[in-house]
Amino acid sequence: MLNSSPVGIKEIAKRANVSIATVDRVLHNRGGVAKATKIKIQEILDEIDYHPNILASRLKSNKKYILGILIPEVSSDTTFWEAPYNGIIQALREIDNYGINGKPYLFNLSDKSSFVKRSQELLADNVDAVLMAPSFVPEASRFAMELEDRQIPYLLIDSILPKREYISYIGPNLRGSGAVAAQLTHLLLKKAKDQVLVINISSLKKPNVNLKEIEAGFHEYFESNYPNVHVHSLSLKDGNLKTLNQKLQNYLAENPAIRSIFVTNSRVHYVARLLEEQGKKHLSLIGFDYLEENLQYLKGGAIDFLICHKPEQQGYMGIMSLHQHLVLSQEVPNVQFMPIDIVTKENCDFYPN
Amino acid sequence: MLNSSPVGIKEIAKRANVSIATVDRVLHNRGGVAKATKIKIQEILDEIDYHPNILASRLKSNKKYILGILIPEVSSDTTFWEAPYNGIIQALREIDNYGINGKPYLFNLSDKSSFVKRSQELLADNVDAVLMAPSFVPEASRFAMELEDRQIPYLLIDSILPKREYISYIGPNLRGSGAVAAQLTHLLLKKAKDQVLVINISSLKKPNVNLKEIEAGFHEYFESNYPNVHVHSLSLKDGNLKTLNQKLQNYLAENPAIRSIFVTNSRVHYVARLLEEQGKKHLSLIGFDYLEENLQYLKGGAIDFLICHKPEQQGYMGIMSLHQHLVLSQEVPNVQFMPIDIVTKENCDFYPN
DNA sequence: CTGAAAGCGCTTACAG
DNA sequence: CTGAAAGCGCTTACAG
Repeated sequence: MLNSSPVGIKEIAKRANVSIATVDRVLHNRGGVAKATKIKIQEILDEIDYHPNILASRLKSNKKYILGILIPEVSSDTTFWEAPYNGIIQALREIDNYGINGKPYLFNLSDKSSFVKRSQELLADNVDAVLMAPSFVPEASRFAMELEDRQIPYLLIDSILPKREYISYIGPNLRGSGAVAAQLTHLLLKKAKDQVLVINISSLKKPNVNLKEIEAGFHEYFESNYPNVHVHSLSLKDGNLKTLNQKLQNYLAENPAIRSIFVTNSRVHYVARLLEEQGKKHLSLIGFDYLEENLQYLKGGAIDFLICHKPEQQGYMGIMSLHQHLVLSQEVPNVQFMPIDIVTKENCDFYPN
Repeated sequence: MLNSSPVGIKEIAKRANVSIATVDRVLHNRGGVAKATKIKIQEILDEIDYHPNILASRLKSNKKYILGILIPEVSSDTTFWEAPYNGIIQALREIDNYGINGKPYLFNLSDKSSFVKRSQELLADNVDAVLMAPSFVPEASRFAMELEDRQIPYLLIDSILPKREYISYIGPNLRGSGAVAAQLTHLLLKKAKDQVLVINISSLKKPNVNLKEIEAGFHEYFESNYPNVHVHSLSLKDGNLKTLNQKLQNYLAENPAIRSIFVTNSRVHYVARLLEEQGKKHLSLIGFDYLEENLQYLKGGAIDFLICHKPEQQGYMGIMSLHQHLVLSQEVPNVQFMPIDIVTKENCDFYPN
């Protein structure tokens, strides 16, 4: 069961009647080897299914790699990015001995210009690869093109950039997440005439592409499975909680048939708070992300389901995938979708943060 | 951000005015070092927060470890154990270069004596640690005691052994899983008078402790949250599918108020098939495990929810935890609960097998 | 109680 | 086009 190939470069050299340096040349396609010699060595390599000892390889070539980490800082706005950050730290710790170092460039999620600034700083430094959360699509696209020009490999987490050549995308399938949200929302309806409300809460002028994608998945589900259910849509500005509350309250008062609410991001706790304060226990509520603010309402019963995408694992896998690409030169899948986890009051204690 | 400590054993030796051999002695508490020398070296180690280079350490000391893997073989009965096995293989591949080899001892889940036989074989070989699925509790307990006597560290996956001194348990919290099943079952009820049926399907004479634990969690949930819901229990023998079908059919005919069915293990596809054949679409169904047989009914709509516990990850973490304990001498948590995953038609495609 | 030296399996100049 | 040799950071006999 998986014996490490017991023969090394030395034995191969002996069998091929060459020196270990020549074997090494063939192994890494460094050229400067006579055709016949190369073929002979390659035959032996294939025959014994040679795998280099990574420990020895990394130990000797103590090439250092620096990974630029371009992600949002944890803000009072949202603690979401704490989890990916922790995953990143853990991964870096595990591969510490492989000569890999992370360098963080944290930007402010409500300030586009900080993203641009941090990405400029990153470019100025000499990083070997980049892990980025492309939160601002046009800016991130421009930055990605710059990285491509400079042949610096990069990887996306949490959300995607169309038409760019990243090593890998690690994050949710947003359309699928919307569909899962819809399935759960529908499950919570009681009567045939119950209606559904989708709420977008954002501080940006126009809702982010990602939120649109989620909403599209949500509507698609209802249209193809339950076309008779009336689905409302409401956009609310983040920032002034009072205004938000007032608008929502009015909307609900005008539409008493609404029975299930779906909030398309982690701001679901705003709505949960309102429902709890107003004693609207008959309304069911679904939203995103395993945040302390949300958990409290999940446990209290105001939120029925949270949909999560393993934020910590996203960070962890991001680093590990870069390691795989850079150091181990192994294939990394171009898309690595996270599971769409359903978290409830009963299973939340076992959800890996 | 996590710089590998740039100073090694050589620099420490220089600073302490000793040889590297002496530093090594202090590092590994090998003794034979003058007190004053030891203290001085220790101070330096603490000051620079020294972490040994694992690559170099493992490369030199090419001590080999053999891990005995005592788990069920994949049978026509259930393909469940394919996933943990795959996780085990993957983990072994990743740590191959650390000198760790796995040796499988696969037993037959419907034959107690094969467990005993395999465990004897394992003891005869000289393994350094054991990963086991303690499927037969008394037999596994006896084996565990033998391992404890011989000071061979072992780890449990999938289910637990009371009162034994394993390094770690990796698997589900069964009571919690039962509660999640109950929450979902309740969600699927439509009317106040709807009733619930719990089904145990097993080939053993008396249901396994683990199944009991799940059922206890299930009942607990209803008792403390919805004491008025009538919950039936039914035990069915695996083996003859016709008899099983007949019994279930009779039971359902006699109890027409039953609306939701919960099967306490992966045999839920037996029930799904029956319901589908009989066109009993009004009955909702919940069971365990991401198996091909079950997925087909989940996608078809006969099964509403599958509860899963990351079988592949259980195997993967099992090996990695032994590696951590044996090779890296790091602490391993005594209990590592798996998440209680809720899998539906909409999110099953994103569930990591 | 302590140190000098060999060597794990590779990579990397350097010499020819 | 090829090889001899040094060395990555450790561990392990062995000698004193």
